[in-house]
Amino acid sequence: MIAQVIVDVASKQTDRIFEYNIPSQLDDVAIGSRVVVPFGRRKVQGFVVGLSKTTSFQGKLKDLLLVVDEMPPLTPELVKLSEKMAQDIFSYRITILQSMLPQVMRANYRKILAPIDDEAKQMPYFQGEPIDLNKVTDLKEIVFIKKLLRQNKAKVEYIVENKAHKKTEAVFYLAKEKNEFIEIYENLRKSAKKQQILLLDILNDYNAYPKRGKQLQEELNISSAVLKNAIEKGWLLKKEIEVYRNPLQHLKSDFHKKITLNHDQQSAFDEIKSAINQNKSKTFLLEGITGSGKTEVYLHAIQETLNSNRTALMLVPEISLTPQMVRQVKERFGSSVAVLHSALSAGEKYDEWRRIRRKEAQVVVGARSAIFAPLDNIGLIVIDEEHESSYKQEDNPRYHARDVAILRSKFHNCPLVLGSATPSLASRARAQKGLYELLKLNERANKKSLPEVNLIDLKHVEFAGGQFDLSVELVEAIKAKIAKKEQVILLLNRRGFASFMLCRDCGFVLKCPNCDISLTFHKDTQQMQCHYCGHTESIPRVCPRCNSRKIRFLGTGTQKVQEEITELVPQAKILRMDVDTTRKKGSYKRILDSFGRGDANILLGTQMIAKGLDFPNVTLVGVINADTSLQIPAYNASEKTFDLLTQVAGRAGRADKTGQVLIQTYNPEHYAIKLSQSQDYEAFYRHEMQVRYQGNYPPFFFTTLVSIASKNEQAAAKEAFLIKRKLMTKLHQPTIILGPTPSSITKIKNQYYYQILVKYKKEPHLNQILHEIQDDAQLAKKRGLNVYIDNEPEKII
DNA sequence: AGCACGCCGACT
DNA sequence: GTCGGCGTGCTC
Repeated sequence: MIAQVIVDVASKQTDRIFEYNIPSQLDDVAIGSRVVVPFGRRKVQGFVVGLSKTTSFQGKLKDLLLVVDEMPPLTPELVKLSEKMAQDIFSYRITILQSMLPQVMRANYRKILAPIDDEAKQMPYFQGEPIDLNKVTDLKEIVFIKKLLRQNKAKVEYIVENKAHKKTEAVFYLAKEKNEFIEIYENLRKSAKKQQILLLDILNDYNAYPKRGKQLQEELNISSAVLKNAIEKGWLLKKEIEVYRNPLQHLKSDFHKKITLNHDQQSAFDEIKSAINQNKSKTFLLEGITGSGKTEVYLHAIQETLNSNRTALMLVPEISLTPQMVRQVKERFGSSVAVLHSALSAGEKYDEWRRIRRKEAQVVVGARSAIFAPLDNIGLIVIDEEHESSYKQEDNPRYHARDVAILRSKFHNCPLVLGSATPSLASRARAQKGLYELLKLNERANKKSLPEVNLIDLKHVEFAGGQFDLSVELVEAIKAKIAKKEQVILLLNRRGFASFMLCRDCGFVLKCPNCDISLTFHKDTQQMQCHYCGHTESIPRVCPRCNSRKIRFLGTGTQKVQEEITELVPQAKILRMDVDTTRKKGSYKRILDSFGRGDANILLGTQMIAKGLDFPNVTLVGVINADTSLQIPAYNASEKTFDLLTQVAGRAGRADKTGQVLIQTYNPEHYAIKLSQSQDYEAFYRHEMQVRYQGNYPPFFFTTLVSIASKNEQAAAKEAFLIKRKLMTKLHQPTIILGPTPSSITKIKNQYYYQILVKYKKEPHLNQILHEIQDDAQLAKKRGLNVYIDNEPEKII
């Protein structure tokens, strides 16, 4: 038999099948197996993607060297999925395959120098660790090694190392009968206290053995030496058994805690249920305001799936994958749940993954990459907060979990449920066209009433303190809540990283005349520039609308606001949460726990505080600056602003008290802000669709972004124009090609970026042209040029 | 991607 | 003559 292998060499020329002979002793090779193969002079890891009896290869096939795992890590479905994905995202097949598996399954390659004959083995040079040839830098040593190689005293060996280590634990078995132990115990020296303790445990708890070494040491308070001694005396036998590093396995399931669904939830669930039971590949869009109980619908649907003996996959944004959220699912489904997220160590991830692969887990909850969970027989896929941009991977392979979910749902003939309070325009539009089935939850499942949202117009307001960040109204509200011992969440919207020009008198924001997108301030060139079409103009000295001189370039930090509040409300205890304070592992949880305990009155943070947190004592949510995310130079700025404000507003209030939300803005009349006040998603959707239609933006157009990066700005620009020319000659109306324009962050890691955005409705040849551009890029790479192609980008820098 | 082969200029 | 620079081409 012949194995078709994708080798672990990510390059254009090796992005195809290489065939290998399967030697008779490796009869367990299957599609999806991870193997080690000879490749040229080297050995590399690879994945078997097909088996055949014949080959069209002219030369002599080499043999597979090794099958790495006892069970193929990839299912045939995932192998097939990788092939489909490779067709429409611009990544190598091997890169896609690798990203389907836990990090630890990536191979480590080493090149070592090994002695050949006995004489060489005796040389002092070869005593100790083998010499890693990639680490030899000393010139004299290189000369010496070359001499050894020439004299045939040593050879270069290529080693493929497997990083994945299974954790084992010592378990102790009893090696003698009970009456023998009684005898031993009676004849024991009086001074051997610790041995007495051990023997007593053996006699009293005889049937509980074998016991784990760790458990014995802890419970009996004995050292490992005592156990070692017991083995030497022939009392115990030690065995290493494989264990999972599973931090939450002890949580018990509680099936009785069933919650009854309200009318809306029930009818949504009924629709999903019938699709589950009819094995229908169908996508639902579950649209429900905060507190409408989407999670409960998911959990019911998962239960239904398990009842019909199928498995379920649920994706949640990384940021909402909190311990509370995980507990909620674990309590419901117990040990059949596996969790995959970034807070786990590499080893823990590997263990959870293996539990899934071995069918020990039937429910998988995880962030983006969990979409590749090796589940068999999937009966339901759920994507919660489907509008979240984090479902799109920002580097290779640039896949969108939603697209992968659709492919998997088709393969398994199972429903896909996309849930959100504020669906992405693309998904909502598809539901409108009938491609997805729209399910709405209008009632609030918890008795919380909708919070009262008020806008504070910063153009006509008195500021507290010397800065222009906090209005008197907001500060007074904060003081009132603190006096009542209630808590406050303050959101600092920092999405708008690049600064834009704003008039403090009339709220005017300088925009591009062609694109209806705000211009970005470039300090280096002292110009205002549009990141879509490349339009530039000089920095205005007075406001173009009202001639005021009060022009500001926006950008406020959490630290600055914290200082201000401390000054204005000295009695406030503030917890700050942003990238700076959450960099360390576990600090995110620590801050939230602390706030939950009531250690502080105010939680001040960036977007990360807007998601799914539920603190019953929070009765005021303040948004310090609603505008910054509105003005970022992206076509979906309004959508992101509306999402953020709607989400954060949902954090306020509790069952017995109406929450209060105060949004500070310079643009109270802007529809994204005005409509977030009434939390009216549908109205926002209708308005935004018109804006997108007029601007030729998604979902009316598809988009693809081509980025060109180089250390040499001229070279990047030149290549970008060449690529644009190529696109222009082959694409036709109504396709729009924008750019090339330099990116807003002109230099990233010493590379200059230029971007071309292709907007199209139907371009059957585009995929092929882009693949050609990608092939050409292989050559350009030698000149220090990097070309990246991103289908449906979420972020345009 | 790596690694070898091959062809050219600069040296013990 | 040989060493090492990098351009070219191949890996089942």
